Amino acid sequence: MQRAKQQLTVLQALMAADGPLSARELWSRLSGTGVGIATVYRALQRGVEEGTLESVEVLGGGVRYEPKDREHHHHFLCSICNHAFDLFGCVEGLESLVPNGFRMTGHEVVLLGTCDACGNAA
Amino acid sequence: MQRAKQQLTVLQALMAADGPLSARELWSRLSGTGVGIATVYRALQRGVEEGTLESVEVLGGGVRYEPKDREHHHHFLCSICNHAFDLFGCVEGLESLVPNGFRMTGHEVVLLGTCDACGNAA
DNA sequence: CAAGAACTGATAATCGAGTATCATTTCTCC
DNA sequence: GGAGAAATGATACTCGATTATCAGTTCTTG
Repeated sequence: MQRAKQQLTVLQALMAADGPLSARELWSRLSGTGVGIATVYRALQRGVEEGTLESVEVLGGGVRYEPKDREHHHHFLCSICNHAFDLFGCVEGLESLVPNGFRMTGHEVVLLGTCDACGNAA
Repeated sequence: MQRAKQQLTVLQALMAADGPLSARELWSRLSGTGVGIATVYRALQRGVEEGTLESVEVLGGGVRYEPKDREHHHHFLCSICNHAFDLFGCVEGLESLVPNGFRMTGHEVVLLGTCDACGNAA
């Protein structure tokens, strides 16, 4: 296999995903390419340093990574395959939840349930 | 100090909190009582088994625990003190985010920012 | 008070995520 | 092609969270 281009392989796999991926998830999608787990971590770390990637925390899966140029969005976590899917749109009424004296600078929304594939397979 | 009632001490501290606590956070609130970290974990584990406690995942703090009898609510995570506060109320428009074929069974909302105390101290 | 069960705190052991290291391999630029 | 820099994969290592272990303590029931 060719080497020295593995980081590119890693990033392309992440760009092609339909949601944020953890280092392990990403690595498992690269089985067969010979890419080592260390290279996956290196590519992710560099991507974050260079500002092209962003680390996000969904639930139950630790830190995941996604391209930073995506619009504001949230995620759907499938309880069966444990994959996080990108969603589009946002919600209303967040401000009314903030207690007096608190200052909100951001928010995260995660929907839980079963994805299309897992729901049909069940 | 009296013993054999330490688990009760642990649970009372958790009930009195204004948000979910991790095992460490809970333990640190018990400094001075002589309760060991192992007893904290035991109390939490038992509470979950017995159905009085629930483990929740907020962000950036691993697993936290809270009484299970609380109303549906969400959390505010202070980026300075890293404490999670209970919120009251919920949001609108979640259903519209769900992709076709997906089934939503639950949701999590986390607001990020600074709490009253930290915002004033800054 | 006695005996056995349950509880406790300290700490060793385990586990997984992420990082550091190192010998090789590949690339770049001449 | 050659030299040095950068990248790579395997793996050892680190670090923190959680669990297991164990000797000593406390409780319960009579």
